[in-house]
Amino acid sequence: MIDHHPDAAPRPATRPSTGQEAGAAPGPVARPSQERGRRRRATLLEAAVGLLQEGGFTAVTHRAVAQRAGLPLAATTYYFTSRDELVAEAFALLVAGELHGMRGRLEEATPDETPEGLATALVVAMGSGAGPGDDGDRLRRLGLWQLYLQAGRDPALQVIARQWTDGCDAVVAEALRRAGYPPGRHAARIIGVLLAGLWMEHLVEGRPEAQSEAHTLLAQALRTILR
Amino acid sequence: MIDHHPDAAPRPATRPSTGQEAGAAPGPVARPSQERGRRRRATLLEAAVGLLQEGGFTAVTHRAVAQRAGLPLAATTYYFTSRDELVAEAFALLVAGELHGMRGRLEEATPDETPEGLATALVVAMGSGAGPGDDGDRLRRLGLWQLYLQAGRDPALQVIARQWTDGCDAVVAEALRRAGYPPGRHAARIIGVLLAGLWMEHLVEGRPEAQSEAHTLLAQALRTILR
DNA sequence: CGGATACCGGTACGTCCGTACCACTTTAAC
DNA sequence: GTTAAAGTGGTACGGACGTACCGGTATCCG
Repeated sequence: MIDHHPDAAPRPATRPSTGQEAGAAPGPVARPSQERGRRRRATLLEAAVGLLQEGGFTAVTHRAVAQRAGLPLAATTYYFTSRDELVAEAFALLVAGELHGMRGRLEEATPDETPEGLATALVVAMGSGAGPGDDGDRLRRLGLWQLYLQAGRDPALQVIARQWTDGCDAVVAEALRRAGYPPGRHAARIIGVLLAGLWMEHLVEGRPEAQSEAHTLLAQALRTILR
Repeated sequence: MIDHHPDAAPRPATRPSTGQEAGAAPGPVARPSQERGRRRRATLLEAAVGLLQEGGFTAVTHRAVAQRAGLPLAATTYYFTSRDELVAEAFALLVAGELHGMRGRLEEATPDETPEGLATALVVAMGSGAGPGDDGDRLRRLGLWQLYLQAGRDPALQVIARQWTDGCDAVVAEALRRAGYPPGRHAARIIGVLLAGLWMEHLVEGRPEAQSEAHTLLAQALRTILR
């Protein structure tokens, strides 16, 4: 949050005030009553998610969102009280979508019980399913993690960040259970942190051997941690 | 990098050009020849590091750096060709300092050979030594990780990000060696990723039990992974 | 079918940004 | 000491930002 308009905008009274007194401003609308309004709001949110992925946190500006959604600038201030609210909702949407994708990829991976098989499934769930050469996808996923870190400075985002971590852990625990591993108290957590760390490192550093290294390390951890 | 001035600024020729032709502009100076210039440059860099820690990546602006350093705005453009260069150098400095601090804390921790002892030493090395209630310190360390993620979008920062990862792994490997653990091929890497992941999660989510959980998980991993 | 209300969108303000400019002062070389 | 180079700093420009304003239009309820 770059604070233009630091605090308590002075309301410079640009116009001579042609009237309009004694009415509370209608203000932005979080839940539009009409169908079209709801669709417009969703379109804006979708555009914000896309910008978040492509350009990161700072790319989500009112103007960019409006342009991407094919809507006028004022629509963004009509449906969202502030940029922060827009970003927070986009973050929540992104987290939900990513968790859903992970869960889906893990369920269709049908892992066997060997550490190698489960490690493969986890690496696949981590990736998007796109080929290893897809650099655009690597960049797109950075947005999620950038916002995750931003959550460290913004309590409104922090609650979503915790949902992200908890969701990832749950997905990993479920995968371990389905693969027939005993429900160890710490095992799922260790594997989850390991998976997230390796994933993020891959997204940031882009080393070509990252995927295979992740597979090796996960398999090793599964082999030893789970007796 | 919010791209104001997207590319190839049109040079609007604001003044009627009073002369000044046929001379390559003196331009910014990366390595000042005079002592005072060197100190001023270092002061600016120091200010940039501080801003990076306190406000994150977007807080490092020419004006903020200059003000914090007690220098005029033009000093920042004199010693650094662009904001990106300023940020990159500050990132490198931050990484070097953090690695140095980690190494120092680990060396004086004199870990015993038990997994619990080493886990304690690692958690201490991760933290700054400040008490658990020091929230300002938590925020300050976020800057490093935010920049680390930004490196995923900027090749100039990416090389520094790799140095950060490699440095952390080396520190962990050294700690394992000093504690008498056998130099396993993957062990240090697993512990390093685990440590970094838990650390980052703690910084972002701020859960009160994060430190003790990190200790538990690290000890468990050390106990099982290393036979 | 008429009025209230939700929605729309063009436009504007003030702020902050990166960076350039250029007259001025200090330093160092001869 | 003179002079070229290095350093200094006040100021300016163009652009992008968040957000407010407000006349106009569509939709819904009665």
